[in-house]
Amino acid sequence: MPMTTENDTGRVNQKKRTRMAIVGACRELIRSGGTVTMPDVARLALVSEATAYRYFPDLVSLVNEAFAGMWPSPAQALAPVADSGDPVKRVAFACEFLLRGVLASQTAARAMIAATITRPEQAAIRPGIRFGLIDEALAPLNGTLDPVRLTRLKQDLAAVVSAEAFFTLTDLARLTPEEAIASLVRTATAVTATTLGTITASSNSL
Amino acid sequence: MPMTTENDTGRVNQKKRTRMAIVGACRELIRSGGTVTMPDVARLALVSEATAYRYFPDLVSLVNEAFAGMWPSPAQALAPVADSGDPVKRVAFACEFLLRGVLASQTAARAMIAATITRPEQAAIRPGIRFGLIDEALAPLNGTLDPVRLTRLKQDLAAVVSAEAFFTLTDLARLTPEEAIASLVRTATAVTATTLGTITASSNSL
DNA sequence: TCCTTCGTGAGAGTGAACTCTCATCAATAT
DNA sequence: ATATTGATGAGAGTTCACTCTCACGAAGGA
Repeated sequence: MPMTTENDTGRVNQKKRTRMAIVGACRELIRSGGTVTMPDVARLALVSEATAYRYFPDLVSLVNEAFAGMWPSPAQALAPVADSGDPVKRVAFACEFLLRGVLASQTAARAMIAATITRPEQAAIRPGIRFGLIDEALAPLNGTLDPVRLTRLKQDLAAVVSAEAFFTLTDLARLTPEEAIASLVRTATAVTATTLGTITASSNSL
Repeated sequence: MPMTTENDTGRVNQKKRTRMAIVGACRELIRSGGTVTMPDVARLALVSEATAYRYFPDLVSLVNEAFAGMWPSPAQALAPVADSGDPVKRVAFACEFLLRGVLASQTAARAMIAATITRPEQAAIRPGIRFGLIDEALAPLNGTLDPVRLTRLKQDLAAVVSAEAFFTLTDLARLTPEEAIASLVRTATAVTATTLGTITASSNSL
């Protein structure tokens, strides 16, 4: 057997350099906003396509890892609402934060969703950005809210604080990115508030 | 120029037969639950792949048309709640109805989403099943609710009463199909109730 | 009946995602 | 210093979504 990425033996530094070159090239392509294909990444990383596939089983894993390193930690991301204990407000902020990030790397995000949707098995590998943000946003509820309910709320929010939902709104419902963000923030707010039993008469706020 | 599908001239019946054969084969594959590829559809329809592409510009258009004919009209679908004037109840029903349909044709639905998500331009062509159901479910609000708000509610629901959201929950949040349906029905309910100003203390019901 | 029209099939070609094999050549252990 | 190990590259092969060209052959009009 040729090589194993997890293996610490052998040419460790060389492997690290190669891996970084590949991920770096991928990030560059993501940032450029263009299409991210394995041949392109390999070319840009000055590596053969075969080698790229030796480090990452498929494009999804690569884009996934590349994406992961481009996001701040949930805590950093939610710093602006760090002093707020209001879950509703925090969730709204987290939702908007995620969606703006998705908007910035649309093409790559789309490619990743497209690839994982036909391979549900691998989808689990996708970045925990969404879940990290949701967890962080709902942190004030730990110990306060019934754990079962908290888990349920997190699951419910996973479908709303989501790139997929964003694209659904822009592509199918033909909303502008801003409208789509507003819509999902509204929904995330409604879901959270409803679960918490907050009386939200209407959604005029947005 | 060889042929134009819209053209009524020439071998009309032949064209109809060919088209029906293609769509029929596609439906058969969709029902079978297997992968739907153009080569497969063509083979099953006893037609060359080239011909299939003469009738449909791409796989998405084909699957789209095949899907469309497999669903009942929104009115028929919502017949069980036809006598209910409660939008919340109707929306919940519509949501569950759509998701069960998606669940039944998972593979094809996934293929379609994957294909359209990388081609936002063509996504608009996708079946109005979702929007038809939402419209029908909210019909009781026509004239009652402020039109602007009604439109906004419909948009908000588009991201929830959605195959994309369903797959997000099953694939990423690792929910079972039943849990995913329950989650989205809950969310759709919360969104509708919040917009209507209904006081929903909590979501114990599900 | 001949002849034009045009739906259709066959097949080549492109690009992307992978998979596999084989040869190369540098790093490392001895 | 040499032998071995192992990362890498080159390249062929497969499948699928398309695209394009060319030739066949049956339908329909004259």
